[in-house]
Formats: sequence, structure tokens, C-alpha cells
Amino acid sequence: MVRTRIAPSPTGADVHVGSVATALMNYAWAKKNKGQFVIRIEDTDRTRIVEGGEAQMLSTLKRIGLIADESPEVGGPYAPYRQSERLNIYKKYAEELVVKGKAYYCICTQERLAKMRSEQQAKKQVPKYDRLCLAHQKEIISKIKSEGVRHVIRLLIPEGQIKFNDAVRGEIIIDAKNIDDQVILKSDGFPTYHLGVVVDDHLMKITHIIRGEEWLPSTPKHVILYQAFGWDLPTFVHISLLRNPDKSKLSKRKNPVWTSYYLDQGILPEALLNYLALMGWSHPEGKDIFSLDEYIKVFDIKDIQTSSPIFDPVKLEWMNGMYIRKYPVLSIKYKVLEFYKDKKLDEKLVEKTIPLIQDRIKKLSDYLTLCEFFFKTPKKYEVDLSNKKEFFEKVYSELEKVTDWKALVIGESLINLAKKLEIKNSQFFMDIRLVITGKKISPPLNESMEILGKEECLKRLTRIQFFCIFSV
RNA sequence: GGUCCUAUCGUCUAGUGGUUAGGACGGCAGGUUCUCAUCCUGUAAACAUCGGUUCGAUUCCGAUUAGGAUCACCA
Repeated sequence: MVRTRIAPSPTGADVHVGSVATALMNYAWAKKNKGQFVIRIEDTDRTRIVEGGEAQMLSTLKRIGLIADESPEVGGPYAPYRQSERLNIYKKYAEELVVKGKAYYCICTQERLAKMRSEQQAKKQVPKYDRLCLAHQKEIISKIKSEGVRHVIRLLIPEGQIKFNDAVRGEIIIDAKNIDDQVILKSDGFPTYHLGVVVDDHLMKITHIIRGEEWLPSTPKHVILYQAFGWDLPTFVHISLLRNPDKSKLSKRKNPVWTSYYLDQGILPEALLNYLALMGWSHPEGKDIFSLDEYIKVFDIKDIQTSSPIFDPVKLEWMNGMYIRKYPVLSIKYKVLEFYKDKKLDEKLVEKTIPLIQDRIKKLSDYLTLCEFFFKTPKKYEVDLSNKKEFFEKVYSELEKVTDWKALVIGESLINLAKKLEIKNSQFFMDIRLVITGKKISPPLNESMEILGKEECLKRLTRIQFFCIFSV
């Protein structure tokens, strides 16, 4: 049985795209092996909790299609799935380690620790707890019992080498002398990440821990915890981190990182997943575009790349354009309507315009940029048309004669007029495009005019005579 | 600074002990075209450096360099 999980911490406003990339692999590996994909909320740092962050994260994950088999929302056999609701469990396990002599109480103040750390750093030593409290456990325990002194529980790091295997990086060996006696239970009774993650992954029977490589340096601590408890190790898979163009870890200071940001500009969830799948992994047949189902079929942990890719929004947009182009018109219509649901666009009209712009937009948000003129007459023109009055009068009388208002007929009639007036097609159509759409860039003109209707087009041709340029 | 991870076109990547080192995005140049796109054709562009192993290394090993991550009562 394969069980994977993601363990987001609600310390941000939304899901980071890097987390989606990680979630995707976890999801795919679970589904591929007919296992379960779990979401567990790690909300043990109550000083950093962002109001509404958890709800937003869970909602975005659903929006993007990574549906959990077990989560705080849907529950499951190992509930609760929110660490703040499992405090008694961590306390029990932490105390068990103390009894076993694998952990110890510490009542050192933050001030002492800070002072010690800065002194060590000044001497260019590795900052480490000096184990002052380890020597006085008996007194400390009685002090805690009688006076209720604030205390933490620290993991006692054994001497020697820590070895573990990473599924994509192979064997990793770290000398224990480089590891600090990590606090595992904080003075507020909450566990630190290290205890919480090990206890929960064990209790929830997680088989594969697929997470960002930022966790690689603390994995030895987790290994020590597993060994202290006498538990079997899961398979560790540390995947590379997404980066900014300057190669630093992808961060919100330098790039948009929230998943909703991309979704809200009309990047389709399936395109985002497809793009993210290609970060640190490639399709065995070299395909760029593939569905989530196909990804699940061909994905394998052993093919995961170890170097860190740069997140490139340009290629993401290209890919999104590919998705938009391959969907049926009706499907795009519904996506556009949903995307602009606040604007309450006319459904029939949207449907007619889709074929004109499907090859022209990369994101759903490009739709109105191109098509707004279908819904309201342009308020201004990108080019000064004030000296073209006569020209538009001629176009007007030509088009007035068209009885069968179809793109083809309109086109023929206009071409004839252009010939007659001896105006280059490009110039001729550009002026008409401007007066009809207001813009230099638009969907195909004849087809647009057909959709707009004869009456409206004629109205727009005359409008130039009554309104000032560049204004209403 | 200590520890750990990483290194193929600008970017995402494929690949092999002997290849003209392949593809995609992006770029550039053409074609199609009433604009913009789409589509099509072509083109420039990479094995970080130095040693070693070997008949032969981009590929295996080591060092160097560079980049990254991490060193909290944060995750």
C-alpha cells in the first residue's frame, strides 16, 4: 500500500506553486499505486498562522484538481488531520522518549540560548545547545512538577553517523556532531515540525515522503526520531526546489508564487499542473502536453531530476494557449463565462466569438482585451481618425448595400471598395478595424462585423462624425 | 562560516564510454495573412574548469569553481 501526503502550514495566504508541484508528485504516486493521498495541516506555529490561510489552501488545492482522500475537510481513518488537534499525542510520544533516555527536559531561557548562540557564532563554531540541562534532569523534573516551570523537550542526538537513503539522491551520510539537540516539544505544548511530522507520518502510515529538498538537512533528525521510537523508515524523496530567474528559491518577494494568482489570470488548472509536472521530470516519450491521467500512468519516482529548475511563466503561458486551442468551443465558452462571471456576459454572444479568438488568446484574461468591443462600443480609438470622415462615409454606403450580412459577403464588398478607391488592403482594413473595434489588434474583421450585425456596424461607422477622437 | 545538495543551448530537458549531442519554450529569418495570432519552413544557441581511469570521455572517479538549501521553542 502506498500512502503519500502533503503537509502545508497555514503561514501564507494561499498555496505556493512549488507546493502544488510537490503535491502533484505525491498525488500521482499515490494514484498510480492505487493508494491514498493525504492532506495534513501543520499549524503548530500559532505565531505565524495567517487568518483564512488554511481554508484558502484547501480550496485552491481542490480548484486545481488535486483531491485528497483524507484531509481535515473530508476526515479519514487517522483523524484529526490538523496538528493543533493532536497535541496530546505529541506530548505522549515526547515524554515516552524522555523515559527511554532519548530526549530530555530543558528549562534554559531564550535569553541564555540567544547569548550562547551569538558567542558560538563569534567563535565560528556550529551553534549548538550545550546540554546544560541534561546534567540536571532530576532537579529539573522536580522543579517542573512542583513549580510548573516553563520547559521544552529536546531530542538527545546520539554520537556517530546518520545514514539514510533518498530515492532520487542515493545514500546520504551526516555526522551527528553537526546536529543540534533539537527541541521537539515547545514550552507552549505544541510540537516542533520535526516531532509532529515523524509522529504523524508514522501514525498515518505514510509510505513515501515526497517533499522539497529544503528538508534534506533536517532529515537526519527525523531518522534519529524514527530510530528512537523503533519505527521503520518511510521512503524519503527530496525533490528540487523551484527557483526565481536569479536562481534563488522561488519567493514571493521576487515572483508571484500564489497558485490563485495564476488561476485568476485565466491559467487553466490542467495547464498549470502540466507545466509543473515538467519541472524536474520529463515525459518518457518527450511529450510536452499530456493529461493528469497520462502523467499518473507514466510518472515514476526514479525519473525525478535532482537539479533545481527555474519557474518560467512564458512557457506556462504558451502551454496554456495550447490547452485553450485544443478544447471544443463550448468548453472554452463555459470557461470564459465562469472567468468573467461578475460581468454577466451574454452567453450566445460569447459562444459566437470563441472561434474568432481561440487561436489568439493565451489566458482567459486575454479574452476581454480582444473582445470587449463586442459588448460595448469603443470609447476611444487607438489612432486619430478625425480626418477619415469621408472615407467612412464611402464605407458606410458600400456596406449599406449588403443585404446578406455574412463575413464572406462583407469581405467581398469591402475588397471591391478598396480596389475602387485604390487604397492598400492593409491600410483600408486597418481604418475600418479601428472604427469598429477601437483597436489596432482585433479578431478577424469580417467575421467580427458579421457577429456585431449590420445595424451596429453602420452605427459605429457614422459615430466618428459625432464624437471627438480619443474620448467618449 | 559548518553541513548537505546540484552542474547539457537564455529557460525546461533528452541522451550515450565512440552520436552531425535530440526535442520544447523563447529569439532570429522567411512563408501564409486585412491587424494580431494560429499554422508551416529554416536558423543561431549547450555538455563549467582541471586532473585521473580508458584505445576513447559530455557520460565513470576526484578536485576546483559556481549556484542552491540549511544551520530557531519557523515550517
